[in-house]
Amino acid sequence: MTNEPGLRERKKQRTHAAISEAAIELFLRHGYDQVSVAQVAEAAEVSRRTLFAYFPAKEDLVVHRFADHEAESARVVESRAADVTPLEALRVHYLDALARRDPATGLNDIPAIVALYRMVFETSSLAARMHRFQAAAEEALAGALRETAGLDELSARMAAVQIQAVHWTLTIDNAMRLAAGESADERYPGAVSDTERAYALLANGLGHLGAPDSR
Amino acid sequence: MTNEPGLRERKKQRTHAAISEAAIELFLRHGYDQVSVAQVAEAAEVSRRTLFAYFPAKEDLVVHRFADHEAESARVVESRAADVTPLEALRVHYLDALARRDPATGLNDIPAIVALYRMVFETSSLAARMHRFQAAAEEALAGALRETAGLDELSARMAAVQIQAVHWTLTIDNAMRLAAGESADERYPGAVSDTERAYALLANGLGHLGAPDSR
DNA sequence: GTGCGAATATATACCCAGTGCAGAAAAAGT
DNA sequence: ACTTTTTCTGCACTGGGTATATATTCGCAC
Repeated sequence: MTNEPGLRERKKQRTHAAISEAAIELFLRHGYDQVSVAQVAEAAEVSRRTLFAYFPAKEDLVVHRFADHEAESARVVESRAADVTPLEALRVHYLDALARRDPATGLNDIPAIVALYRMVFETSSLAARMHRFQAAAEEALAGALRETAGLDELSARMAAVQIQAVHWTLTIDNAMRLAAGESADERYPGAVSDTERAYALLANGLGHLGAPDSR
Repeated sequence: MTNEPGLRERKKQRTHAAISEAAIELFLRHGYDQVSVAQVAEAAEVSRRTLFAYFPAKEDLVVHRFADHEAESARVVESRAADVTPLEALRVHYLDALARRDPATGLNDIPAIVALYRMVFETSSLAARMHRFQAAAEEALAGALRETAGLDELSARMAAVQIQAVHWTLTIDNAMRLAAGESADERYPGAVSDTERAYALLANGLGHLGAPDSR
């Protein structure tokens, strides 16, 4: 049951970690575009070819650290209590993540994390890769809405893309502010109220916005 | 007044067009990834270096054809009548574009256009590039909402990302169906009703979705 | 522990996208 | 016709990513 990993497996994990750490260290120090994969491979003491066996592309050296959150929204919707709407469950979960300073909200000011986020947003190829994660998250969330909230295909997809777009925008906004020097604690109240306002818009719609003044 | 373009200018335009056409022709015939820029340059009878003077990257050979629509939503919002909400103006405009079989809605079944859309969606680097246009469109729309609808920064951004996400999803859905063989006329009624339902969701919000059965 | 098969690592040599540079070609102005 | 300025081209180079063939290393049996 202990299921001993075996030397081969352990070595693979160590190599994976060594490459990833060498990459992040070099990227944060010199900039993503200024560091070649050859340099990363050398720092990690592996061949260039081996590096590509572990990470299919240079971008993955960075974005693999974000990969686990793909299905998070879907999980929240699926595991919500019976008397809670999907949107309400997501709102509570996001607020809780803010309170926990979950990096996935952008509201974590550990320097290494701030620098990582800044790098991702400033490097267009990395940002593009993040968008592909977004697409996966959208699909998972749409599936969860279809199956646990009884939504038809179209409504589920539309709801999912709106929710993901809003989450992403909130998260970027937090990360940008921290990158500009604000501390997580300073930003926290604003992040909460922005989240509440954004969810209110999601819940109540945009229909009333920009209506002609009724004076 | 006639402002004669001059030989130089005319030649540039012809070269630009020749490169673009050669590229599209080869890409559609053999696939985007199967054709190198060297082959495109050869077909257009220009040097590789000249090709890159006209198109900064290989992807631009394709996506420059979509570049004009970046600010369309923003324009619609800005030029709406005084008694019309932004969302209503956008809805009317999108429905009109559907009726006109505007390629920007995905609802145009001219074979070359269908094939082009299919290629863009199937080629991840092209799809990524399209997402960057989306980002530009979002920013423009957010600006228009701020300035002509009196929205605060946060509401404008949230509304813009939601609207763009919905537009994009509707458009992709149409294009995918046409790529699968449906004709534009067959798809039209469904496209209209999907658009109406999507805009209803945008206008009225997602708050009521997935609420526990009230029986 | 010896030896064998499978997995993994490496070196080498490619392809392709994109850039810098120096000089040829060609259009524009005189 | 001559000069200036812009554009085009060839060449060489960087860097990401891949194919192939060979060398290492681990796991496992005996």
